Amino acid sequence: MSTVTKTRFAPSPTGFMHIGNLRSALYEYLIARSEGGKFLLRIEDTDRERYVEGAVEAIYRTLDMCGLRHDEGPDIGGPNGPYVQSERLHLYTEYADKLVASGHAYPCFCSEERLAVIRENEETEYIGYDRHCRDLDPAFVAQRIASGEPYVVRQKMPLEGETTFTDVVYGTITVMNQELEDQILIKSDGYPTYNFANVVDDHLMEITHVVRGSEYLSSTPKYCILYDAFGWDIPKFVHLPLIIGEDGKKLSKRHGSTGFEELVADGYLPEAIINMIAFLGWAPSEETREIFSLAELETIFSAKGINKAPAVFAYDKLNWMNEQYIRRLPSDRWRTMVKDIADPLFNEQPYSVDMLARVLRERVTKLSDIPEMIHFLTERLPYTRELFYNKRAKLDADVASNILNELYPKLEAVTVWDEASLSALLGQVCEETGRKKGQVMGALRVALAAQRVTPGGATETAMILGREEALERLSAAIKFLDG
RNA sequence: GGCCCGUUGGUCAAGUGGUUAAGACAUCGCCCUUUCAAGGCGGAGGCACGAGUUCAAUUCUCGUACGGGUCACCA
Repeated sequence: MSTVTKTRFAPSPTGFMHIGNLRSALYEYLIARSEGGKFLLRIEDTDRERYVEGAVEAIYRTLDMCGLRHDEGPDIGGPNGPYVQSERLHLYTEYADKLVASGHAYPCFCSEERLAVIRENEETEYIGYDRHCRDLDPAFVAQRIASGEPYVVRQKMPLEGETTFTDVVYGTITVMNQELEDQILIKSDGYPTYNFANVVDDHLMEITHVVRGSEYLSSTPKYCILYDAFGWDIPKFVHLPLIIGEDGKKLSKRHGSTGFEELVADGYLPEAIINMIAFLGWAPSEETREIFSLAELETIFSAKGINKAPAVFAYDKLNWMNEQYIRRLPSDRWRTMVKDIADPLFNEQPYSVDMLARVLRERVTKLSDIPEMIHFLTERLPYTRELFYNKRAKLDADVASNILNELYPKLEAVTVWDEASLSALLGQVCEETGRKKGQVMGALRVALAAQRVTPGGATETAMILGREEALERLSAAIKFLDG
């Protein structure tokens, strides 16, 4: 076995990239990187019925967006290719033949109908399949195969004894061999099952750490028997606790977005998603910090810190993580994000992207919140007198009318419409009139926004809107209050 | 149901045979304040239960309960 740590991400192209899959990919990547090893990508497309067009592309896109670079894979090749299982069919039949020859597997001719019947009456002596074809006469078998009769290849499980293996996360696990079914290795269509292909490929590709979801824990003994039958070294197993929804059930559609690209479309940053799932079922023991970049995770990650219990995927925490990442984004990148979303909404209307980005930065949870938050800027909302009422600032429609009337000519006189002059002017007004800042600012802000709650205050809103629009809105507000 | 696995506040979690049992999210309060946020400070809230081992168990063992996984020609 190779001494260099090597892990693999082996998704099947059956749909979008689920958060659980991405978490597996992340841990596989981190285990490899943290030990200076290799990380490879393998496509497990042995189920032709569940194949989904475009799923492979989604896998590449996701890995790329998350920064999970692989060292070997279908797109970049490598020493152990091909990396797509449907291109390795001859290997599986070759290895299955060896198993049959050595007495570790056997052809089975049972029809699906017969299997269904067995499943119905639970009186069988064995677990699952009743081993009907396990000891057929070899000559008879050869004859039936020659005649073209369809068959599958099944693993011949030991009838007694027990199998023990050690998992990095779950420790030592032992099961009675009687509990193991003679599982199918090669399907009647000639394709291998996952149960067979994963063993052959992981060995051939020199995978040292088999990392996967804990749903595979119970079939791992069968894989161990397979490795033994071939005389292969058994790799280290790292089974990951499941990710579940807030109701304790397996994470699914009804819990919200569970696909990576779906979350991105919802306005979550890939970096935040990665950080979030890294901390689902794992935590560094030395530090209490929870914001880590992928590069930082690569150095601090250790399989030792992986928990055994299923973890709930909490959107609350994801939201917080996303806010943290938004705040840490380089200004120009954040500005571009805001601009891309705001431009089409403002359309021809001029506005200050810089001020908008600044104001939004501390207030946005996810990008998709933005349109609603800035709607009042692109649309003049109707005023109501109640809007101007604010108990704490001792403000109401009448007071607001006075303030705005005083303010209008002064604002109109402002030639340089920038933050410094605006706040200087407004501060001066407060001083001269003896009014509370909250009163003046509040009146102006509501006049500009026609909305009680806004991202940013009066001066910021005036800046975003620009001189012309701001003055027009102010004048409209006065007209409303006085009319 | 059989087999396997798990159980530290609502959630993610650190940790130990003797600790005031970290920290984060959420929640509540206060401060700050140009609304709302952000930020700062503080509060409430926990070792599932029962035995056993031990001078001492959250920590070790066994049961119970609860939860999850798995029992496919799917992965």
